[in-house]
Amino acid sequence: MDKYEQVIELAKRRGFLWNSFELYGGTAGFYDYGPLGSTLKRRIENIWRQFYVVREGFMEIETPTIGIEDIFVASGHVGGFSDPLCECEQCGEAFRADHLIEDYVAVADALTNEEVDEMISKYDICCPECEGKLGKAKEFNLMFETSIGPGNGKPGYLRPETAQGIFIDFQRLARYYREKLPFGVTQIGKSYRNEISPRQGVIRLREFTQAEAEIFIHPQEKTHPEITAVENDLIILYSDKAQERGELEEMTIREAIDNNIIAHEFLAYHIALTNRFLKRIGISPDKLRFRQHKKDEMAHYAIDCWDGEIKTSRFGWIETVGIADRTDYDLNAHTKMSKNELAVYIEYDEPKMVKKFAVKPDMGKLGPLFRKKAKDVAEALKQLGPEELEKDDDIKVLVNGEEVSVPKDVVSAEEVEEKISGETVVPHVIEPSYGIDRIFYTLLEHAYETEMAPTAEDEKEEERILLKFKSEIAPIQVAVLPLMKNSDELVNKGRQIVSNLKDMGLMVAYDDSGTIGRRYRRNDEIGTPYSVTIDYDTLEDDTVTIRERDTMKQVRTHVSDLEGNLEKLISGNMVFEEAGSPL
RNA sequence: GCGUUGAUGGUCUAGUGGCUAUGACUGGGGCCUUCCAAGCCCUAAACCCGGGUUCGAAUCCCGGUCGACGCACCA
Repeated sequence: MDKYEQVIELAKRRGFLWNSFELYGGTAGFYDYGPLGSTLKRRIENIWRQFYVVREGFMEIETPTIGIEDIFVASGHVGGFSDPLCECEQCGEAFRADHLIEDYVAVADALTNEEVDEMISKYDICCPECEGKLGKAKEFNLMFETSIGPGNGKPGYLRPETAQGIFIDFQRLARYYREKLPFGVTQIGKSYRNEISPRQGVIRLREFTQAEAEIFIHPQEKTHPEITAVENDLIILYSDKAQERGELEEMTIREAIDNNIIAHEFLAYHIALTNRFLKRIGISPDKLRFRQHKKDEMAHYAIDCWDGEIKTSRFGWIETVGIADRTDYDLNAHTKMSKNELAVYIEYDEPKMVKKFAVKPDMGKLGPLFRKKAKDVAEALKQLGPEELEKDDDIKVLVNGEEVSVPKDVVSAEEVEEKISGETVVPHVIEPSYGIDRIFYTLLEHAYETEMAPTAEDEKEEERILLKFKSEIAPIQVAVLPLMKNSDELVNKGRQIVSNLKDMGLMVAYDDSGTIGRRYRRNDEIGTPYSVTIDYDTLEDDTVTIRERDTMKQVRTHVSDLEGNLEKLISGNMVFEEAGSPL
């Protein structure tokens, strides 16, 4: 068994991950998070909230997982998120239809399927594999389609990313943040893509969890006020240029900015933040890198994009976080589609006085003269400069393609000084987008370890499986284990300690079944960082032992100190040796 | 979607036309047991689904589902 299989086997056996719909045979691309899995996932999400919502102040919102058609027409997902496929009728191979004809037409991906079919018969294009006849082009859209309401309700789609829900709330959100840039908004939730071929367990799913932040910044101000806090962080980069050389580079955030490796400071700050987050939850630093999208793989609207990639044993480096500068693409797209201006008005520090030539048509005279056309004529006149007005003849303007002659006396003009106190700005969007399920898997894999451990018998060792979770994310934080099950005093004491620890909000497991060694191993396997054992000394002097998962070492501590010590241990504010006297 | 390949208790696995389907680990109950999967007793639990061939199918054939790998795909 390779590591992937070992990890998945453990995850299945212990209740982290299960194939969905197993009872009915299962369906590819869907996974259930079991009891320990949901808990672990929630802990990852909560630390993410700690970073982005609490620390950065990007408030979280929740929008529907179903969206109406207009949203995805505007975002480009209806048109662009699908690929026309042609299947060979002879060998059955499927090809991208637009790729087949791109040698013959300039804009292959802009054609309808019917036009693609015409092209294929016109140029007599055959299957590149076997020269067989190609079938008709079929659209394969990666969005799940549904209809809203009864009958032929209006079309809807399951969202392919959480981001659009934030963009379309832009006006409300800008108002909430009192029209000031920058501001950020987050959302954690499910997204859906009808993948052609979901593979690799939880790496490519049809329903998956995203944690996304959309940060709206001034397009001319891409510095970051807190950059000094992270500029000395070391990161492993795999830039466009480094990829050509094929080697990773380690440098500080400051160096990456100064050498123009990362497009700008704001993006660099967020790469640093992602780096910190992934390390905080327990991703091995040596299996983490940031890879820059090459020019040709970047979405056409993005300026710069970096993927946080994590190394796995079977799949190599996998993309788990994308950090992109999406520019004003999405806001513009929704502005165009909805005919609502998605922008903010930014006041200048000092109002600017601007000299301007102003044409003032006399509407009292224009009206009777041109009647219905008067308004259009006035608009046309306003566009004119001084030289056109200073001619001796009547003024000639084009109105709706028709030349109109306007007497000079209906127009006056003057040089005015105008006060401009601000401007309308369409913000640029910086987007860190996390694939939580992928992070979940890599975390399991990086935490998974086996080692030889002593047994009760002398000289004999056995393999021990453990998940070395950071105590902050371990699903079960403390196990309480009475040494003997057949002693009512030990059991009662154990139950009382459990109750106290639960009151602290800890996730506690109580286990009195089997030998103590077996119970330790059970908890090692699910990554419980600490075990509290009640023994006969406890009944004498009210002390218990705390066992540390990774070292199997124990300390003895007084019950009155137990809660405080465990809290400090779990939050990382106490080293184990200080939690009691060594055994 | 195509090709290759596989699918047996919770997990791993034996069985390749023939009695109530093998074993280990795990789980549950008990005995014993004073700190790292000990021992003993009891117990629960499986042939992916649907057709076909056959007196008889977990086993052979066909189709489907799911998994792995390769191709394609991955805004």
